[in-house]
Amino acid sequence: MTTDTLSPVFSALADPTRRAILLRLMDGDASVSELGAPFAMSQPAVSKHLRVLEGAGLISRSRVATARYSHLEAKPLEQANEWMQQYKQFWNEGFDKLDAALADYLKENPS
Amino acid sequence: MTTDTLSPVFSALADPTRRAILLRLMDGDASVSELGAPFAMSQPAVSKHLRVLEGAGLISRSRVATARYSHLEAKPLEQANEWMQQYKQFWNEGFDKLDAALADYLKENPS
DNA sequence: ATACTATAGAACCGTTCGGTTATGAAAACT
DNA sequence: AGTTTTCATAACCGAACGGTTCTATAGTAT
Repeated sequence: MTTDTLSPVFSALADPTRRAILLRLMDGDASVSELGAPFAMSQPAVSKHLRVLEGAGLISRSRVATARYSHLEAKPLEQANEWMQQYKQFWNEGFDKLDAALADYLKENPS
Repeated sequence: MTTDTLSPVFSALADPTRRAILLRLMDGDASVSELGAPFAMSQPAVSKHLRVLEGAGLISRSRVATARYSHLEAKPLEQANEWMQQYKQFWNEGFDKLDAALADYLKENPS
């Protein structure tokens, strides 16, 4: 069993609200109410999103008085990033084709 | 309106079968039955996965005789990658902390 | 024309998702 | 001690997901 760790990460990233929360956390740790403020949704909905992010390892949480602070954890993002880097060659391919076209052009039209 | 294009991409990547299909497509275009062969699932299930990938722009499709060939399209992967690059600084942070800890250690234990 | 091959589409099913409202718990304030 | 603030949990709901089976379609081959 390979205990798929990437799926929950991509799944968490699939929601725009959660992506926005992660971006917000780049500016520093924040409480549930702070994180939820920009969104037109109930507090439990925000809590649910945070639980998903925590489940994917994308955030860790700690208590400060009554508040629960979320902290960005970037390792899963790094793993997901590494997975995608496999395709780097493919999104350079476009440029390669352009280069080839340019080479052909120069061959027929010597400068 | 921002017409969220990242969500369908991450959503498509959240399934291990679909990620495997994308990896397979790095070796070249392939028919539905070829793509489905490694998996213990019905043909319509594979077709569904391909539709999801196509909907996210991750593959394009063409007909050759009765077969339908899938072709890897890396631009959405690149976009998703770009989104994640925002966090690059964060997954270097760990090393920074390690470096700091090492510096502290060396200060107290001069070599 | 007939039959076969490769794939898509429709209908269905149980589970998960993203949201809601209502309620409970823990720490802080007075 | 009682109230307020901050958050979590539970129960519910409709929609989407990942799979199935059964059927239809479009080319190929005979």
